[in-house]
Parts: sequence; C-alpha cells; structure tokens
Amino acid sequence: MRVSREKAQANREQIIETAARLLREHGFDGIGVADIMKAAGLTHGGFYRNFASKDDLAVKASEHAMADTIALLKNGLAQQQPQDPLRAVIESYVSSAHRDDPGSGCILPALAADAARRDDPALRAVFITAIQYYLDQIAKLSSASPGAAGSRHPAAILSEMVGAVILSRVIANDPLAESLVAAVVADIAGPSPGRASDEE
Amino acid sequence: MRVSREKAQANREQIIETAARLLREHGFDGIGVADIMKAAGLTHGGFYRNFASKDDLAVKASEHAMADTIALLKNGLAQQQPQDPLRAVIESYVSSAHRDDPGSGCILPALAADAARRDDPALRAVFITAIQYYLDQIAKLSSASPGAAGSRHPAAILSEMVGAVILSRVIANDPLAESLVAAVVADIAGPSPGRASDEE
DNA sequence: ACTGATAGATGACGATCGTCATGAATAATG
DNA sequence: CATTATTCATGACGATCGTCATCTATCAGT
Repeated sequence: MRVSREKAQANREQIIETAARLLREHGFDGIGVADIMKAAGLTHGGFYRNFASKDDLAVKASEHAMADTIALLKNGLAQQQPQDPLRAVIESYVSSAHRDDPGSGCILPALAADAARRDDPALRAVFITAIQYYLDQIAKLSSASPGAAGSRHPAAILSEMVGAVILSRVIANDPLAESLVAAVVADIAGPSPGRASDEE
Repeated sequence: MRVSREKAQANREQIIETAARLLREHGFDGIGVADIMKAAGLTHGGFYRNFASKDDLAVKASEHAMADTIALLKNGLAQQQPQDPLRAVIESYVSSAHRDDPGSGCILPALAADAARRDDPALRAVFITAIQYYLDQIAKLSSASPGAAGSRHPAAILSEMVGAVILSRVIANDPLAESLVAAVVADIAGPSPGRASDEE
C-alpha cells in the first residue's frame, strides 16, 4: 500500500500531532504505539518506518507540542496587544481552560514529571529548551509589566505557573480548583482589574 | 506457606512502604505489581489477598507517603525550632535533596500529574487532602513569618514549591537546576539571612 | 494433638506492550 | 510502459501487564 510522498509526509506529521495530544493526555506510559497510530488513522505497522522507537516519537511529539504552545502564545499576544502582556500570558496559562485541556496545553505541567523519570537526554533537552524559553520570555514580559512581577525571578514565576496548573488538575472537580487558579493569577499579575491602567 | 498474623501485618505494611517509594520513583504506570512485591521481599501471588487492585494499593501507598512526609516535616520543625519556620520548610522542600530523592519525597511533585489523569475518586481524595493540609500549614507558618510571604495566598506559595521541584527534576543535571532552586527559595522566603545558611 | 483457617508461592490466563518480518500495493523513476 | 523503491497493512514475536485459581504449609483455636 504505497502512498505519495506528500501523503507519507502528512501521515508522519499526523502521527506526531496525534501523539503530542495523546501523550500529554495520558502520559508517556499511559498510551501505546498502537493506540496512537489508530487515532492517527493508521495501523501500527508503519510506525517503525517513521520513528526509531516510541521514545523517539516522544521526543518529536514533545518538540511539536512545545512549538505549538509557543506559536499559540505569540499569536495571542500579537492579536490582543494587551497593555500588560505578562498578565495576559498568566491569565491564559493559569486558567480553567488550560487545566481542562492538557492535550493541547503546555508540556511542562503535562509531561515534565514523566520526563524527569527518564534518562533519555534527547527528551530532557526538549524540556530544558522549553524552560529556558519560558524564562527568557517571562524576563522580557515582566520587565515591561506595570505589575510588581518585575522584581521576581522568572524561575519563581514559571514554577508557580506550572505548579498551579498541575495542582488545579488534580483537584479539578473540587471548588478549591477555581480559587487556586484565581489566587495564583492575582499573586503573579496583581489584583484583578481588567484594565491595567492604574497601579497601586 | 502460612505466616503469623504479626508477620502478615508486617508484610502488608512492607508492601505499602515499598510501593510508596517505587510509585513515586517510577509513576503509577512505570512500575508493576510483580516488581513491587519482589522489592518487598515477596512474590506476586499474595498480592490480592492484601489489596483489591493495583489502584487500591496506589491509594494506600499515596496516603502512607503523605503521612510520612507530614511526620518528617513536623519532626524537623519540632527539633530545629527555627526562627523563621516558613523559610525552614521552603528550604527543605525546594532543595536539591528533595529533587534528587523523589522516592521519599512529597507526593505532589512526584505523582500529582499522574493522579490528575485518573478518575479514581479515592486517589484524587488523597491528593486533595494533601493539598488542603499544605495550604493550612502554609497559612499558619506564613502569618508567623518575618518575611514578606504573609501577604501571599498559600495556594500561590504551594504552587511555586511544587512547580519548582518538578522543574528542577527535569533539568536535574543542568546548572540551571541549582539556580532555579535558589531563586525560588529566595522568592518565597526572602533573601537568605547571611549566616546559618547551608549552601552547596 | 487435631482441625480448620489462611498467608503466600506457583503458575497461568488473556490482554497489551514495543518491536519487527513479511507482503501487497502503488508512487516514483527510467 | 516497465522496473524499482517504498509506504503502509497484516500478523506475529517475546515480554510484561493486572488478575486470579490452586495448592501448600503453617498458624490459631479447639
């Protein structure tokens, strides 16, 4: 069953895209190659022509997921042009929407704990790069932010963002989840006014 | 091969203790019943006389692990009697020692992401209780702390603690890890008070 | 001491895991 | 148009998964 090169390339990207979602939803050990391929509309047979191993797919899927998240973030900032860009990022990251949809969210709350358990250097590198990117971005945004976040180390802010999403997910159905999200947003970006014109 | 009741009880506790360590190290899906039993010095056969399922063990092991962590924390505070108890807790929680030994650390950085993926209400309840406990404890400690942490919501501090441990684990071998730990400790507890600070 | 209860070992079950060999079918190449 | 190259499907492999039936040995109660 040969297929055109464009179709084969599209299939390959479809596998990565599907894996990026399913791995974030179920964890590295929570979903199998066969299920990923089936969800991508293929059978498990052609897998090892595209990827050296499941770990190899995990690396490429994590990279893809991170690139998607970055694009989404940049796109959102470019379109909204918010007065307080750091607040906009925090409100989008520490949100019930992000909490309830890990499959299309950031890899850090979804997979960092899983990745930390593997000694795959390629996988770790993806996460290190992701963290570095966030730290750079937070440093830029928080220095240009009217809030008080500029005095905090970017690593502190990122840790709080990631921890908040993870904790809110494990208590998702509990009323505690909403208050946690609100508390963390207010903690990082300051009290809640939609307009960030005045500071205190 | 029957065994005395005391021995059977000890075996049961040994299984829970071993599972508490191995599950935190490898994740819920990263270790099997047979390996847990073997590590506990038994075979896999007697497992289902002690536990209804692997999920049941996961609940009891998580409870046990959390109780251990709480005891360790209370014990440490009682013995040290630190001037700034919140700082002492943060320095112990956000530390390279905790980062490098997930098997005997807090369940939140180790297993919260895993637990969030299951719809086992009993398991979620363990984590909700754990989070509630931490929030109460942080509220008490931070109000009695000389640092500026008293003005922050406990959920913000806990999120930052948990996120910092997770992120530091995924970048464990990178020099970034040490600076992240230091930055978060300083962010929560304020700049380190000159003397009596152990650094590595 | 005898008997019944039971903890744990042995072993196996069906399912699923990651991986790969083979084959069929067709796109790419000449 | 003929040939080659290659993509994906079929199917199977050994290993491991969670779970359970059975058996044996020994404790607990008489």
